[in-house]
Amino acid sequence: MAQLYNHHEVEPKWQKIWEDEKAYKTDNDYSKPKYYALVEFPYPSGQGLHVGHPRPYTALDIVARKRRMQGYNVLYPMGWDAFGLPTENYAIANHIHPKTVTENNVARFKAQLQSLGYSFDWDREVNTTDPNYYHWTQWIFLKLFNAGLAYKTNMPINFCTSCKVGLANEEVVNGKCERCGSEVIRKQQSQWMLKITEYADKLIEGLDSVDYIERVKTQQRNWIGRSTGAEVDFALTGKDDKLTVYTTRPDTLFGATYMVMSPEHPYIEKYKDEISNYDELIAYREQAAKKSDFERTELAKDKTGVEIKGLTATNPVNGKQIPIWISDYVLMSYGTGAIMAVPAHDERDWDFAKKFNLPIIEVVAGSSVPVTEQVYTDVAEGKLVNSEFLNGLSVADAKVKITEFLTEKGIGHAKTNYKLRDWVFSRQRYWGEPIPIIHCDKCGYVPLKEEELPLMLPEVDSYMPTDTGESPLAAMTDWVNVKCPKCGGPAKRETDTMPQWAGSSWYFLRYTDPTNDKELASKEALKYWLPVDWYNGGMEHTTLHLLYSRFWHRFLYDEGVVPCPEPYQKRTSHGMILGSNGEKMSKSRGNVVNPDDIVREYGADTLRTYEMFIGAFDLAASWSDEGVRGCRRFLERVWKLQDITVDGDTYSSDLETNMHKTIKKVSLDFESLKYNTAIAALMTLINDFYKKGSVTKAELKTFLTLLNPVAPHITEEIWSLEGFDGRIYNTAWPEYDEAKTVENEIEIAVQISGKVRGKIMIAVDEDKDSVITKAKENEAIAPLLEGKTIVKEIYVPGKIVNIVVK
RNA sequence: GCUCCGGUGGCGGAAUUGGCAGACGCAUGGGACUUAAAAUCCCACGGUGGCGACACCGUACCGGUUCAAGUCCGGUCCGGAGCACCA
Repeated sequence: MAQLYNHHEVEPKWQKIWEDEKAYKTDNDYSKPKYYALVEFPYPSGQGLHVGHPRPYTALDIVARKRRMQGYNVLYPMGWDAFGLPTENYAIANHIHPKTVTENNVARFKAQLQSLGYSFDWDREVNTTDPNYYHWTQWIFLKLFNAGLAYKTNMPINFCTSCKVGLANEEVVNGKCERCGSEVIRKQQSQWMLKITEYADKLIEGLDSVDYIERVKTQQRNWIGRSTGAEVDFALTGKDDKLTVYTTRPDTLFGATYMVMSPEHPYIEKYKDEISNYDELIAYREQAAKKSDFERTELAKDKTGVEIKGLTATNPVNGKQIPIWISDYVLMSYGTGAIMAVPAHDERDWDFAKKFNLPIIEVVAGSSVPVTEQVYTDVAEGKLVNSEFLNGLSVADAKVKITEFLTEKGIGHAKTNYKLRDWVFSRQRYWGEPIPIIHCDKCGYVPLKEEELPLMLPEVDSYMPTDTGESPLAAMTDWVNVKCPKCGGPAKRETDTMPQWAGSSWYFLRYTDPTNDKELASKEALKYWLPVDWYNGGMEHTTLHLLYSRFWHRFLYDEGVVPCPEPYQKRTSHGMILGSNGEKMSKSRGNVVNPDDIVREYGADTLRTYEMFIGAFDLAASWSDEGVRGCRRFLERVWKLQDITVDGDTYSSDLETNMHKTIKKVSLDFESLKYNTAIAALMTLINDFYKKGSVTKAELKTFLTLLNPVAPHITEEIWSLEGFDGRIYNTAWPEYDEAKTVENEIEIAVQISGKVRGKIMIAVDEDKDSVITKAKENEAIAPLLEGKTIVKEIYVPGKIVNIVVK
């Protein structure tokens, strides 16, 4: 009898051996085929590792381990995305340097990850807060700046009137400051921006060449939001000026019955003197300023707005004079900050027109309900009406014709627009990468020289932003006041820091050559390792992080720094792990599970197995303590296979098909995010071993090898106790014979008119006539066919027989 | 609100291109072992009716396509993720 399975001994023992043997150290042998598996590096929060972290890490650990067994040179690295707001806030509250906070958190995270037995190459660990790392983050920023892709502009930020601090959106709760409850306003602040919009088309087109799960591609495309339409000029009545609008429906131009400008539109100031209700407009603008864009565009039911008295516009195609309104659902940041409203054929315009009693004119016919009662937005069926030379055309044809007309007359032109906005790149915070720019009154923004990098984050007395909302670095006058590198005159350093997204936009490059102090990584290393073969991360990073890092990568490709245009060949996403009550885990809900407790009580292998078995990898799953115990029970059954192991270097004949089938299923499932069914197949196989009462050494070897990527410690221990050669971690992945994965004889169902009425045994390759005859002769079927007329006989090979009767 | 995703037993979930709904695990009930319990092993386990072979119903809801629908199409309801300064 084997001893009891004791994970307290087995797991630390093998973790030590793997470390001593450098089992997972990535080879620098560039002649071998490579495989780069990547998981999103964590933010080392003060709470320690969450049970959500091991889900993706285990999944790609499985892939990495399997690839090593298949002979690949595997890069599976880990690091820390350590700049960020929570650390800074903790530092402020507890008067500890954020660097110290980070060090402590990283140490804890690392110990926790190591206790889970991941095959990370810890020699390649990176940390975004390490000056040797952010040296290159700053270097990339300088490249962007020199390429004209970084610029400064005024952007609104959330500002707490009481704390005098710029706030992250997350710190604004119902329009109030999360810390003090005071009112939050939108304050204009000069900000560094990155021109990601210049890369919009490249970022859309790049998606065609990569293998991302479809919904990630869809989300990226929709986020970029490319739309084609037209810009149209409306003359301001009696003025020399024009109001330009962007519309995706130029075909409906004859139906424009009013216009709406964003409350921030510059014309309000420009024509201040002619607007009789200026004060009212300003009051409305102040109200709107309190809302985020998100709040402004939500709640379609509750439209607000004010008519501008004293200013009207002229519709360029029919000369009609129409009123101009302001409303917060029109954003200055999208299009031209003004729209033409066609209430008959646009939902928001319709709601607005109904509320303020504005005319609704039908220009696309096809609705069964009058447009005064229901908006009609169909573009496939409708035909143009009330539109002079457009009448009778389809929407698509009308779009082309009106755009030509506008272009000819010089009052408009085709225009592509994007929902994507430029990336706000400054933070008025301490704990981030300093922006390597100097402001000189004479020379403007002057970049630091490359040799001066890294620009170190200086020590400060307080991490609090200043009263004016500037970064705490602004108070460091010694650091701030410098000589202009160009003219030698007095100048000031930029005191804003970069957002956390900066460091995480290129970390996967650094892993290929993490200690290089001459370049962000050597050309050879990048050429060999890139692109990342498989990148897994949370669905919550699908739009921002993924898009930002693709943008930087594409830029670096254009600059000749990296060898390929797209950074990630394959992208998958995992679902969240929820508490046992199906809600998000949080302290306040009291449903938090600490992975340390699970490792202590059941072992790392149990935790790994459970998290892979918990459900469909891409969907959210609820934690279950009973489920964990079930997985522990499975591993104990694996352990006890030692008691029924018999000699034999081949698969026994009655299990042969089963073995080949399972190798195939597990091999394929590990590649396609179906870890739960792979484990289910292994459970089924072990049940067969026990049913039979014995397992040959050959069968055991295969079984252990298939399970090893999921549960590396216990399989390594049994491997060694059974005296098998070498280590399981560098044994070869089992092969299967396709011909041996199918039974010769199979059972199929026989239906009569679509209902299962019996089963028959057939040979896999039996022909249709023979199968149908067998079905009709079946004792359960034959009586049911008596006196009936057979209308149709269907045989789907290897699947089903259906006899349709009357 | 906008974009995307999901809804299957008591529970987590399974079901290549439409082809036997409920694999595997959990919970529960019964049995074996035990002085007893735990652990382990065996059996049952969607609902309704029937002693029973069996019959009917059943994949959120309504309708459609098909010999055949969890899967495809149209509509409705409910839940989740993201929404640009959380990471």
